[in-house]
Amino acid sequence: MATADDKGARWRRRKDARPAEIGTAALACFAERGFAACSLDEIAARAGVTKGTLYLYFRSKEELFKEVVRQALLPQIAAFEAQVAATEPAPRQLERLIAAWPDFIAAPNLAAIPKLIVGEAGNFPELARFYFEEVIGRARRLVVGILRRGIRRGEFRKVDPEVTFLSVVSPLLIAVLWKHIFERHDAKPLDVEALCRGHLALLLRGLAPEGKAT
Amino acid sequence: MATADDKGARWRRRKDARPAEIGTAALACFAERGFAACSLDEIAARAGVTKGTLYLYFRSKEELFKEVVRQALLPQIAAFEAQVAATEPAPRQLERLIAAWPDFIAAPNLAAIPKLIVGEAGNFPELARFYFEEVIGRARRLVVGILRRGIRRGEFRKVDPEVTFLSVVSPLLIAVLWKHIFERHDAKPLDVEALCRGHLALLLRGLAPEGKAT
Amino acid sequence: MATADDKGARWRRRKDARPAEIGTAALACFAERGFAACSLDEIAARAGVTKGTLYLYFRSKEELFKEVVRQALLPQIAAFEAQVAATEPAPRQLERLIAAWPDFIAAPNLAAIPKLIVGEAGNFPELARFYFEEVIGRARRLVVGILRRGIRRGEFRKVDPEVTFLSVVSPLLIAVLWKHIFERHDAKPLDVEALCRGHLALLLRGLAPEGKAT
Amino acid sequence: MATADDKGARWRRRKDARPAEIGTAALACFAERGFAACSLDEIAARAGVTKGTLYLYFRSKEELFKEVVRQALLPQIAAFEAQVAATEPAPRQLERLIAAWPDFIAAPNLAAIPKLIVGEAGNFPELARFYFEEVIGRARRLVVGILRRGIRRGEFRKVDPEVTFLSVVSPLLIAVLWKHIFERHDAKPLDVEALCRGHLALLLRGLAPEGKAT
DNA sequence: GATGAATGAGATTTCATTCAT
DNA sequence: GATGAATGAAATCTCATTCAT
Repeated sequence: MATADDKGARWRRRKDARPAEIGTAALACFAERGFAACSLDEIAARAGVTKGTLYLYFRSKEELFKEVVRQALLPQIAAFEAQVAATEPAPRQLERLIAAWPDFIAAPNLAAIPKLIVGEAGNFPELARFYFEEVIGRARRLVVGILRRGIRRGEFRKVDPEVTFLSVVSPLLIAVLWKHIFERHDAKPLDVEALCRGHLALLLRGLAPEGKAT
Repeated sequence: MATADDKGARWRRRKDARPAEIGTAALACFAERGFAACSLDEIAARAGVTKGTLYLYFRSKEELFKEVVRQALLPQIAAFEAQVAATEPAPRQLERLIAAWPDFIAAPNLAAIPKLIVGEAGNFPELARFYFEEVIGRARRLVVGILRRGIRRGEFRKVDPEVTFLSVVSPLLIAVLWKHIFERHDAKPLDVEALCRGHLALLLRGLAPEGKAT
Repeated sequence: MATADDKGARWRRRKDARPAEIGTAALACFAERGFAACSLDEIAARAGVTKGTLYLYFRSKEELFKEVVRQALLPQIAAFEAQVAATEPAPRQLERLIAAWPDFIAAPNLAAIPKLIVGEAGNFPELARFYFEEVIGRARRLVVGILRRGIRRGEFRKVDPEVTFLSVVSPLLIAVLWKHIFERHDAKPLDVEALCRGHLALLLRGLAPEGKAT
Repeated sequence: MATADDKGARWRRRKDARPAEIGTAALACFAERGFAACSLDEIAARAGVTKGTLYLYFRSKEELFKEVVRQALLPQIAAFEAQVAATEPAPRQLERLIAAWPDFIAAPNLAAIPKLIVGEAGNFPELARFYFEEVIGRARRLVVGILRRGIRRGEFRKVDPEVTFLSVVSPLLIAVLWKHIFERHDAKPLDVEALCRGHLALLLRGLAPEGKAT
């Protein structure tokens, strides 16, 4: 009886926090070692529960993985979209976008997600699709919109917005991957602020209309 | 009959061809599903041998993985460096570099390697180190060299070459990843040629010295 | 129906009994066929569990082997030492020691351990060391002590106790090995009681001081 | 052609020596690590041939094992029997027997065979039977014969010869095992000569007829 | 006579998943 | 709600054995 009561008390205290705790632990685990190399034992231990408990909240390891990635990314997407106000000049909008990047990179587990997606896309086509539509697609619409507006208003010269999109976001993505994969092997850490400033300067000059140097 | 034939076929000697056959099969497998998710049974079946045979040529799955990645990349690095002649103007050199990219992307298994590296770097730090030093490092020296020369000669404006390096290569890398991960989910295939042209144009404008529009 | 029943049976909780069940099964298996020739499948089947379950209780086959041997021997050593009371005459002590042997030989799995040790000592030097120190060493101290005391008191003639130790215990050990290895090939079973009596008589006469026939 | 000739020459030179070379290598291997732990690759390498060659001379690993053990022991048995001349007094015969032991123990691979037999008897009942009949049986007949003769002639007191046999040979066998298994763990090496002398003295006193101290 | 590439069965070990408690 | 003992399929790796050359 006493035992049962003890257990009951502990359960009640943690009941609502459990999914979040598990999610956090799982994201950290997945981020460090990838989907396959990370065992449920490990996640459970890190979350302070037992393996069986995971199945109270997630149907399978795959579901856990997808849920965790989704829930980590969804707020980011919104924040990313909110960053841009339609009335500003297009160059200013690009600047805002790129200026927000260092904060994203600094978020400990978030920045590991692109690495995860790249690594597991082959085995989780649905996750790749989700990421493509919910993250990349929305980012692309945003950037393409900015570029179109800029071109229409004469702030940018005429470029193919769909293609230019990749030029805009690539260094940002590569910076995330670099931080997580190669930085430890390099002589000095990547200066994300400098990279963003340099990238922005390059972009704005590159996009500037004919005869109008920045 | 069939059995007898099979037994006979079992003994066809392939000593010289085997390592390459296995390597090709393994690279394809690894590229599709990653290191962990790809079983030796699968690789062996694809190479037309049995599991045990793999161990005649490679000491372990890890060794196989490393060997395969290394041998696929080393020739590429040399080709990449040979692409650039020191006497040409720097903008022309950048152009050569970027123009060579579509061929690299078209090579079926090569283009999967960056994805592999990203996905498995966490579990194979040594492979990440190898890739960083032998591939990225050499690429960086090459590009940084071009940028420095261009700046010295007044062909480029003054930028930080180390930081600009990432701006130069990021879209190329992202293009590779895109091809292998997201293209299938997109409405239309990525036009690598257009991307390269657009990226080059952007770069050259962005790097052009003050008051010198391209 | 049968299937459903099986599934039900699968879940009988045996937490406390398991290690002992597995240990018993493993010792029997190892005793019969040696460490290498005895597969985990076999041990698991004999213990009524599946292979995976073994790893809930033992980290590896080697650990299982060592644990099982240790736990089978440690109580025996104590019993062996308790057999001898220091105040008795030395010949009487030898008699006690040898008289206790038939019981040890009759213990089904215990008596197989010396065979195991001999067979696997080459591949498990640490086990050999453990056996040497914890079993043989203690036995030697005991017997040497008895011999020294007997010599000091004039109950035995002057012999080298370290060398005589082997004369005392050898027939006992050989009897164990014989029982497990050769008895089945012999015309009649080994009469351990007679052996012990004969050995004791021989010993006591052989050790008797000059001019004092027994 | 040149290649064929080279090969031919080498074959001819070694043709007759092969089985012995393989046997020696195999015995050494088996003696060191036991039957199961010793791979054919290892034996082949040690014999300077390839694995396939082993099968030209032995039908299987088991056959190789049995052959090697048999051929190592057969000459020993004869030598052992030749040691004893029927006309000598029984105590003198025992002395001869025991005095021959140190040489046997010093023979590098021979002395490992009892350990092998003990270790593998469970998996090779036939080998155990062979050893029992061809080695132990003959040894027993010999020793029992000596004891009977000694008793009949009044040189020994009345003992059960079958039982006493074990008392006679046990320390010798234990000495062999000790040398190979435990000596390395002991503070000082086993003095086989002293052991044999002590054992003989003990035996002769123990067997001496009533009232006749040695 | 000798080789050694190839096999394939079998070994140990891991781990996602289940379910009685 | 939570546990954790148990499962069993699958993974990597080894190795005795075969046989075309």
